[in-house]
Amino acid sequence: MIQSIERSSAVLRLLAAGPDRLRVKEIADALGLPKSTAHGILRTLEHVGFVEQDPRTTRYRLGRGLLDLGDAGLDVNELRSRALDWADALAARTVEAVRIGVLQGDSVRVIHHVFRPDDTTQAMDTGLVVPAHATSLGKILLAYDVTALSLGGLDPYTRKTVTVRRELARALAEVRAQGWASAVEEWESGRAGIAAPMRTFGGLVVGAIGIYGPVERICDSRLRPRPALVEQVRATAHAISRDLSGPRR
Amino acid sequence: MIQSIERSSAVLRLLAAGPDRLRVKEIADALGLPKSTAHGILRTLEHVGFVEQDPRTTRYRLGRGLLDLGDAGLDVNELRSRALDWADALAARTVEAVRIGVLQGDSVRVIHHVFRPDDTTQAMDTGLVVPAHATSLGKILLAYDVTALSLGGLDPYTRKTVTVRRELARALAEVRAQGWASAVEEWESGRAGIAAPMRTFGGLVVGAIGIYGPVERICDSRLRPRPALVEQVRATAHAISRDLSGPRR
DNA sequence: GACTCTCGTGCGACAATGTCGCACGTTGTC
DNA sequence: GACAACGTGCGACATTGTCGCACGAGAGTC
Repeated sequence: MIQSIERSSAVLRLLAAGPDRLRVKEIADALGLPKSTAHGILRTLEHVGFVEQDPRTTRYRLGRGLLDLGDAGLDVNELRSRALDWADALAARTVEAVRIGVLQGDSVRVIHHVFRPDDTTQAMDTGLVVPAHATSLGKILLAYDVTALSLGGLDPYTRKTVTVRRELARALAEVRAQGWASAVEEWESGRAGIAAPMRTFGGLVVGAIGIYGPVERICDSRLRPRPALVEQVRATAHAISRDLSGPRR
Repeated sequence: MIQSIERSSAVLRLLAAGPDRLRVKEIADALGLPKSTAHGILRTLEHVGFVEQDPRTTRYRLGRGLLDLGDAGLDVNELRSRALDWADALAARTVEAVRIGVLQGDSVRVIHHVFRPDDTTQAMDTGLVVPAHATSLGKILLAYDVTALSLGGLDPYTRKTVTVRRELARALAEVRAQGWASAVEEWESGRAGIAAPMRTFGGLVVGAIGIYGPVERICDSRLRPRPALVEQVRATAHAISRDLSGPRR
């Protein structure tokens, strides 16, 4: 049994039982814990949105996160604004177009899009909905989402599109193993993408970020994603994840 | 930030987001955790009632404990049945009457009572409601309950009853520090009690158990609770706490 | 119906992590 | 205005949680 989780549940029960907000000292005394330990638990619980601290009275009460456990506490807009600067930087470094997507039903909704720096003739992709099983963004989101793979028919878009469910499952397992995904000419011929997951507290995946462009620039001569680009995408995703797991508000 | 708590929140969110029950593997993969780690977290969460595992499908879903955070997941009857055997043993070893109480409003409700082994002329105390500030059971419950000390007037019952709120607060702090409480002729003259807290997961106090009897047997010549008896009560309370934190159902 | 594969579970060793004690700065109280 | 009590942060230690591996069982498949 994990001690800190047991203690957390006790704290939550205490807050639920108590009529009004509680002080750190009260909680610590009630549970027989040092102030410091109780404080650490409370900080974490606040961090994940299960409790909230009234900044004026410094007292703690139950947080909204308990009520709406559904989302990770951050909506699409917040995710977008958080990832915005990072996406720009990624586009600048890789000189490729950057997309950020979240899962919406069985498909991927592109919630942010950065043009490739030196290319002016591009369409605005924000708001676009793309298939999940044929894009790198989608593979990431499917790989880490448990509701996934309940999707309907795997429509083919090119000759390289994965349409066999078993094959897709194996691909997703590989994505999980290596921590990033690619899709080479599986959605549009001549185009390829590399993507990585953006995570919140505890590793929960809330979105995907990736680059997208002509095969000849994304991949090497053997049509394998260039390691340098993969590393850029991964590093950016990691940075955003750290940001998302960081201070709220 | 405490890692395991963050992960727990991610697990809970995952379960809340997913439409149906989830497998260990799915959760582990979604969060990028080893199966074993995810399993440990799930075991603990099940332990505290935040998730439940369908014994047939072995899948996990959100538990009732999240909904009714109010009580510790165990009602008075369960607490009673859990502590029953221990109470008998305590009575046998100390040769004193044993009482188990829970907080009910500002008072203590005695939910279980064991007669003193060699005494036949005793009244049945189960169901009795006694004042909190003048009994050892009550002091324990007040010391560890955060809603406490909001109680009304501190009625005096004997000359030794603590009626000054400040004095009571200091007494409760001492109770917390030493982990047990006593009340010597504060409720009924000639009678004294020694009590200790019964705890669940994380240290949450759910009740008090103690012995009660004539001063001359409970205390030494200086009216101090006999250390041997204190140790017996504490040991029993600890044993019950271990039991309560053990396997559910 | 037997096989194979995948999953849930348990154990042990390691090291990372959470815990604890102490001290600071501030707030609320007498 | 002075005191006390609280919330907060830091660091060292040791406990605790994590990870890898292996067993056994169940379901799906041929």
